[in-house]
Amino acid sequence: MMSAPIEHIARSLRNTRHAKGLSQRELSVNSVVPQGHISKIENGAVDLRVSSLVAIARALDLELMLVPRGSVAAVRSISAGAETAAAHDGTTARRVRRELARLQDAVHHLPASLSSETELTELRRLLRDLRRFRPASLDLPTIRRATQAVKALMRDPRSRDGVRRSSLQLRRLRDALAHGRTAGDSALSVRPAYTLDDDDDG
Amino acid sequence: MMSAPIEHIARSLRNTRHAKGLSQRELSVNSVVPQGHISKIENGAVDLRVSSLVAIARALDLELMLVPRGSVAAVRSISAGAETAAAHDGTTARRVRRELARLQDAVHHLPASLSSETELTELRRLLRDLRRFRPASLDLPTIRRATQAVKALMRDPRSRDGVRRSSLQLRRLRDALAHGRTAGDSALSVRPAYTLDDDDDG
DNA sequence: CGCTGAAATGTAGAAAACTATATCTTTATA
DNA sequence: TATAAAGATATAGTTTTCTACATTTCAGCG
Repeated sequence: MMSAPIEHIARSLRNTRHAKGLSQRELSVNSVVPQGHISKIENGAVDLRVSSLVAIARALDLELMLVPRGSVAAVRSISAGAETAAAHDGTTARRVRRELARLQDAVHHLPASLSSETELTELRRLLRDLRRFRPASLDLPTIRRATQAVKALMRDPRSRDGVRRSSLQLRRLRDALAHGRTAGDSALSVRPAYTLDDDDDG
Repeated sequence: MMSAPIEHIARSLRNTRHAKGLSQRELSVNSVVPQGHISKIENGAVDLRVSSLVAIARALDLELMLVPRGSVAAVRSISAGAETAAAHDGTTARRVRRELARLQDAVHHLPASLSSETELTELRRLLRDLRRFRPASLDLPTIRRATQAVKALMRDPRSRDGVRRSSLQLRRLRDALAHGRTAGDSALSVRPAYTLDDDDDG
């Protein structure tokens, strides 16, 4: 049985990873931490070292901070708002919108021979679904990868697995959003990695 | 040679400990981490485990948080402001003032036989020094402990080491403040435990 | 059902943290 | 100079992470 703080951290990491639509393997290559170990970490099965935590957090665009206890509430609200702020910040939204357009374009301009592929119908459906969400809440890199994958398919009709992988990511992104989580939503990661539910000396 | 993130964390811990006027041994008993190990940690000589970090942070009134990279700037400023706000918040200042008065009172009401003790002259001098700082910037628990120590001395003239210990803490507090650090000043701990494009000192 | 990818689990070994304990150095104060 | 406190270091032994790799379990989909 592992300590509460660590389990909380574990949850944060997993939630953030899901929100970004990454698999443990993908995260593994980005963070240079073996998949098996990530699994154990996310399950709170290990008391990981700080270097591991930092490596994974880094790959998830998170930073480890030590915050005075008196400020955690303020910090939490700020962070929660910050991502919404970033969302409101036009540039992110605009970029996402543009990338979405690019992706749709790429899909649309595929030769008929390819466009009947099941991968593409799936992708089209996802694209339509994703448009229902606020652009700023979508993860730009994920969409970019999808565009790249489709373009790659245009150049080489045999590179379908790239498209399939991207579709998977997009699907996860959609599902995460459908479950009420915002893409940047680190609400769970932003809340204190652990909470002291106990004593306070005088 | 240890990684930059860890060294940054190490610095944060040490700075906060100093700001609180604690020795490694005192922190050791509060955090249940051996003094020798704390020394290594603060020197960035070990890649400590999360449980150790949490234990020490806890003893220093810090919380470990995972913050989305986009929010760190905002979080940092908020935290920095939050503690200043806490300082401005009258209640803390008032409590400190009251506790200082209590301490002075206790010292003043000691029987002449005791009041000539060298420990007490030292304490009186410290008390005078500390009054030069803004009350809100003083660490309440440290002052409380001093008061307790003096009262204990009143009851049992033989308990002088308590007073001596408290004097030491007060002296450290004073020195820290004289060096421009605020007691609540976790500015150093508030800044990201590490920065990816690592910077210089703190 | 069979296939595929994601995640959980297992094994063995190397490396390192962590503990207890003790010593040593430095610094400051009497 | 001597004493005391703080911090840095050292040794030895225990425990654990962490890695590489393989295997297994589970879920979704054709």
